[in-house]
Amino acid sequence: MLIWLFLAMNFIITEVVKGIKHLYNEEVAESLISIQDTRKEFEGQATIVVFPIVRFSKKSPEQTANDLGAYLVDNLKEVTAFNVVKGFLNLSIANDYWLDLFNNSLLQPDFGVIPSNGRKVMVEYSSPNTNKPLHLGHVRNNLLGYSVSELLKADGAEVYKVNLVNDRGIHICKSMLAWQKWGNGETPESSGLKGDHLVGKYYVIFDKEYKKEIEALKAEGQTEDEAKKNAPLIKAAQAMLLAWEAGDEAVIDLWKTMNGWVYEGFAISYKNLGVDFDKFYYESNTYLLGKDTVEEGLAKGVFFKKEDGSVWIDLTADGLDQKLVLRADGTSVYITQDLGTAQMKYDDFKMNESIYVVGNEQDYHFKVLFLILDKLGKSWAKGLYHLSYGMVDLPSGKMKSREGTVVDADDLIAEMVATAKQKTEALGKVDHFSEEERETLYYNIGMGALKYFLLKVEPKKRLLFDPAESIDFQGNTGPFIQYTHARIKSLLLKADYTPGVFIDNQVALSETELDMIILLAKYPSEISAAAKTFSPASLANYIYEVAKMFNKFYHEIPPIVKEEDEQLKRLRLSLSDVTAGILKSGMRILGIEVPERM
RNA sequence: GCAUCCAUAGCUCAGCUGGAUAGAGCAACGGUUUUCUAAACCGUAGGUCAUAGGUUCGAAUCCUAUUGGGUGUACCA
Repeated sequence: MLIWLFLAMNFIITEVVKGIKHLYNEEVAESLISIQDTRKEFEGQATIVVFPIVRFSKKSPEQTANDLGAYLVDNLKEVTAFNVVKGFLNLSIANDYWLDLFNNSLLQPDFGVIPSNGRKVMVEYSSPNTNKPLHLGHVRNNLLGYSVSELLKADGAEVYKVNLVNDRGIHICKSMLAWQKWGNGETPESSGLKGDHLVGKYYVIFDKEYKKEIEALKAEGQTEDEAKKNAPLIKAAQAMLLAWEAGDEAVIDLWKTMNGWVYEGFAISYKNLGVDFDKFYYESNTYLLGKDTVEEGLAKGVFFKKEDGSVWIDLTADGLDQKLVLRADGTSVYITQDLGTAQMKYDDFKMNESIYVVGNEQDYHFKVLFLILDKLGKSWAKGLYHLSYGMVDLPSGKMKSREGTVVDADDLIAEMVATAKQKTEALGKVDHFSEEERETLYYNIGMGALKYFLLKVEPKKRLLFDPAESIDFQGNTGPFIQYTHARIKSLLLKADYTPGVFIDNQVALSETELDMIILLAKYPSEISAAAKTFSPASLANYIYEVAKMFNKFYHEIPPIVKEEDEQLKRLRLSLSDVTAGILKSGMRILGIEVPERM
């Protein structure tokens, strides 16, 4: 049961409170009264649940509902009739009221625009490693991060999108080492491979060769653990990491070159995904941060030092464990860096809130991180939020890079666009389009399908990616919504519609038209609700409802362009226009473009 | 073991602070085009909301326990 969040219905609640005072001489809070949509099978548009009021009225639910219904009809001109079903008071709201709402709200140019509220929010997302190309899991992260950012902007916040690139560490050294040994000077140019794929190729080679060495050592009688530690390749990689940290020129040069290739590759993937960032942070610059924070924690007595010199925090009182924050040799661990980076990001932007878009396997890490910052007395720690999302599963099971069962982001994008092209051509509607318009359309449809497919699922839930289903363009899909938009645009063009003229409030609304106005009017509150829970999914589902409602409307009325009654024609065209506007701006929040025709 | 998340139709998912007979899409079956784009619409069929208790006028929703699954519990990042 959808609750009426938008202010338009508040006047009823206010009157109900007055009614209770008048009828029963009891003061009740407005928060006690809830209004919800009336179910389809009953008369009316707004329903008040009277059960909570019964203890004030001291009468049966039916009697209370009847009393209140009569009071509302007498005292509110907008309420024309009521009926009572069990404890539910269904109110019929005047036609005029809906038309006024339509004219004064939905038809206004600023409808759906939520004014700036001064909130400053940072959204950190993507955060790739530079040793391999992006895969499906990253795609979910990127799309989620981008659309949450857009959602918060739409809800009136100022948003900073940042990307913390993990560009250093043993994993990069693995790619570098393998390239040195087996690369023969191969480059993206010489191989024709996208830079990130080239580097990823050597990461895989490293892993393969490393495994061979482990097997060889085990054959010589070493245990698995010994073999893993003693393999020459891993020792070489560790040596390379030390050389990197010592600033060894040759190693740094190679590192810069190979990271450069990866960045060129990522730039293409990001462009194709339609995501962007206001600022990049690099771990090569931040990995030494956090030691100041450790000192601060020691001074404040939040951290303690063990005999070996390692620094810890005891979180057992909070139901967690003891956690290491600095090694005995004074080097950092993951959380040390994150403490420092969090401080740096705050110093840079002074934001009120900071959202980390990171997979749910790091739930514990962020719980600890936020708790530590809070214990350190950081005033901004309250504004930290881990937007945790579930893994993407394949029908065959988990994605495993080592077994080659990953879905590569670039391949996936290419496949979606190719499928869009094939399906669109099969329909034969675009033969007269220009080459450029066609290509753009295929891209928008393919990406629309992919983005919508991933975003319509609640972030925290695991998501099953079935390639066959994801390229389905029927039903609850991106292309369905895109198609609805294109259809409306075509209609408005044919009908020679000009916006900006209001509707005469004498027009009688059909049931579907009334339902449409009610549904469309919820758009701003849907944005706010989605922003509040950081969930593009709820917005995606709302947009789908809007598209579905339009298609129903479109089918059940005679052709609008031939409508003789000018007022009725204008009403229907305006409804169509407002629908198109919501589809367009709503989809934009999801990062999806809607075509003018398709 | 402990922590945490998840469990709704054959499949993929909605169901928001508890509200009336639990909704969509896909798949299946049937229908709709001399009328504004059939990537559409209408209909049929499909459910012990994992299980058992509890709170409540009212529970898919809140609480407890159990079962099944994921993830974490690294001096990796």
